[in-house]
Amino acid sequence: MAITQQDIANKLGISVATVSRALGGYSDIAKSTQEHVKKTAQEMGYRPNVIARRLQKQQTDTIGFIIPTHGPRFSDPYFTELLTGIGNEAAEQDYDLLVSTRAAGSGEMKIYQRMVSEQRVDGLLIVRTRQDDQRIRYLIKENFPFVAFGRSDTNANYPYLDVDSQSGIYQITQHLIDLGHKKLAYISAPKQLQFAHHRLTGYKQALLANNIPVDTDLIFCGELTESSGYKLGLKILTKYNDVTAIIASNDLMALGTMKATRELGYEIGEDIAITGFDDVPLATHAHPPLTTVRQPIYEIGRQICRMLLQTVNNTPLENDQVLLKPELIIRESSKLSKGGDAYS
Amino acid sequence: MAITQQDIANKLGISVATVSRALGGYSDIAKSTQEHVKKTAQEMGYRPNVIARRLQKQQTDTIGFIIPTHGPRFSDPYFTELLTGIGNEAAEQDYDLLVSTRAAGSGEMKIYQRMVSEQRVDGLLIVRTRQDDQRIRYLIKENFPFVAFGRSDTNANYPYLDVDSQSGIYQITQHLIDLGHKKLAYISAPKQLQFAHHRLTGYKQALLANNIPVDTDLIFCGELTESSGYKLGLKILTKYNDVTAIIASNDLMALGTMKATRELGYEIGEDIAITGFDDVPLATHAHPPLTTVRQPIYEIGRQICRMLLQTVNNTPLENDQVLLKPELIIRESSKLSKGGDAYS
DNA sequence: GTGAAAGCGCTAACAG
DNA sequence: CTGTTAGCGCTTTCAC
Repeated sequence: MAITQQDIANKLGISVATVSRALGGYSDIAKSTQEHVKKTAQEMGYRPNVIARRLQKQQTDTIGFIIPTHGPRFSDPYFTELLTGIGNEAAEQDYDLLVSTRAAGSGEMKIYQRMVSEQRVDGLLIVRTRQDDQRIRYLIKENFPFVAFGRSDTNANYPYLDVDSQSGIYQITQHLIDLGHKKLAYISAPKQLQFAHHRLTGYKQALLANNIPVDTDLIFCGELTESSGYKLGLKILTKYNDVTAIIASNDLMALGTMKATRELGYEIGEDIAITGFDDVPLATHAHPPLTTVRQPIYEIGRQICRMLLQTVNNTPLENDQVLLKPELIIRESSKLSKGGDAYS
Repeated sequence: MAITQQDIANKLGISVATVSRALGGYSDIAKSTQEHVKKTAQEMGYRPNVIARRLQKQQTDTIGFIIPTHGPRFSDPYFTELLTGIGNEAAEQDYDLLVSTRAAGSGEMKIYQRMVSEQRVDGLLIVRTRQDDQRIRYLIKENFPFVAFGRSDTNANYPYLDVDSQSGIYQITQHLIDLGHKKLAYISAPKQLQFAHHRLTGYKQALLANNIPVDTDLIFCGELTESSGYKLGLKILTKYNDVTAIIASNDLMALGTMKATRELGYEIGEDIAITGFDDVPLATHAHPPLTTVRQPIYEIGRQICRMLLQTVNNTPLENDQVLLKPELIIRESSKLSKGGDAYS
């Protein structure tokens, strides 16, 4: 069995209380005892039992992160990077990270309730916020610490960090218009996601600002996966042969759209411009390299984790609603429109 | 504060022990009391405190998974899918999943020690096994339950599941040779990884079986990332212009190599064949679609998790060293060699 | 400075 | 069938 404080106390002929104090680095203890205890603990190979400590302290030093997956072949590189950011920050602050993978919808709330009411974690991280987000409503009702990556239409104040997607898509749309594109199709994210609306708004605003009427027939809704982008790409290009640009709401869909575009015999960047959002590493290595909007995913992971740990530790956040400006990354998947008259 | 069993006991004028038994579904309890207690618990909104239970039972009902990342921009779609498999299986069996993200090497063993000796988890999942794997040596020494995804040269018996990479690469190499390729370059995984050796062996064996001498100049070592594949692709094709096929040890590197190949003006599948390993969803959507070896990643995640949970619960494994046969997936990135004489 | 004692919330012997 | 008691390993008053 593992060595306990009791074992050390017995060996040294002192009380557990003293051992605890010595190890805990309290001030009201003789320097000599402290050193003695520490040395013996070390020699005996003592390691604290975190469960016991948690029960006593009534806190878990653990945060939870529930990943909303979409099916078994869920493999968004975006999430690995986000997870790495969260995990590294948590580790640095000596927190454990509990991860759940759950298909959004299917019994998702059960997991949240379990985390909260069975006191498995001290705080939660929420991602892929939805327009009406019952997770957020629930956590607010329970007064449970959390930080969200993303806003929501929930009528309440809560700490979040978000990327200004609207600005991102506005920039990318403007960029395409500047290149001479006039018929720009748009592939949205599922409409229940909050960012789907911000991005769509960015698209519409850019069109209007350039006196291009918004044609709702050119707005499609995807699932954020490659195959979804692929299917919609085929649909768009076979149905509307005057479309010269397709704006996808994330890189994965853009990659799928590229495949469709090529299969139909179009030259990407020449005949049809395609853009994404996120700037996952694969965007650079795609053929052609993908014009996209960069989100500093790893840093976002670190920051939302940092915000949550501050919240959990009752340190007030200097800024609890952060909006980051994303950066437009222009690559070869968007070039001058063939039929374009940008310089005419 | 949260409702405890004590609260229920007080309200009902019975003892906590009875409450515990009623809730725990023990047999030696009156049906009537049981129902009464359950109903009251429900009404009062009682939820068990898992920490207290863990301390008493001396088990955490939690398993650990330490992801060996390589830097901040770690974004291998492979891992998301694996994690989803592990997470879903753990959830179904009512286990929590503790995830750590740690750069391999940098203080990695500290995390393992922490998990084990501070009793944070009941068992561990190890991935990306290494030829000489100190994690495995450590866990065996500590007699701590674990299951590895991958073999290792460690002289010891331990439960693992692995994919027969050697066979996979053999098949893919043979396939390329059948297409007429004679100069096949190979991009290996980092040599400390155990599978790097199996795969390399598969490559060499296939060459020898076809009387093609192994040219060590054509064997390169990558980092399993797109950019690593890209750099090596450039190097290989500029230095050896008689190479007609490049076999990469994973899909990400193959994708990077594709980019390099195209930049140098070669037609993939026509001038140069390129192959990967894993069959991540992006392999299908690459241009051209990537010939690769499929690993059932999600299912592997589920299965290693299942094996671990059995181990943790002292249920003997019927088969504790599983080797899966991977499947060759032929797509357009490998075609008849231009200079080939397959049918001559 | 140190020890004794209580208690975090739960489960598990052992009586009765 | 149910209550009493003890205890998981630790932290934290409160005395001395």
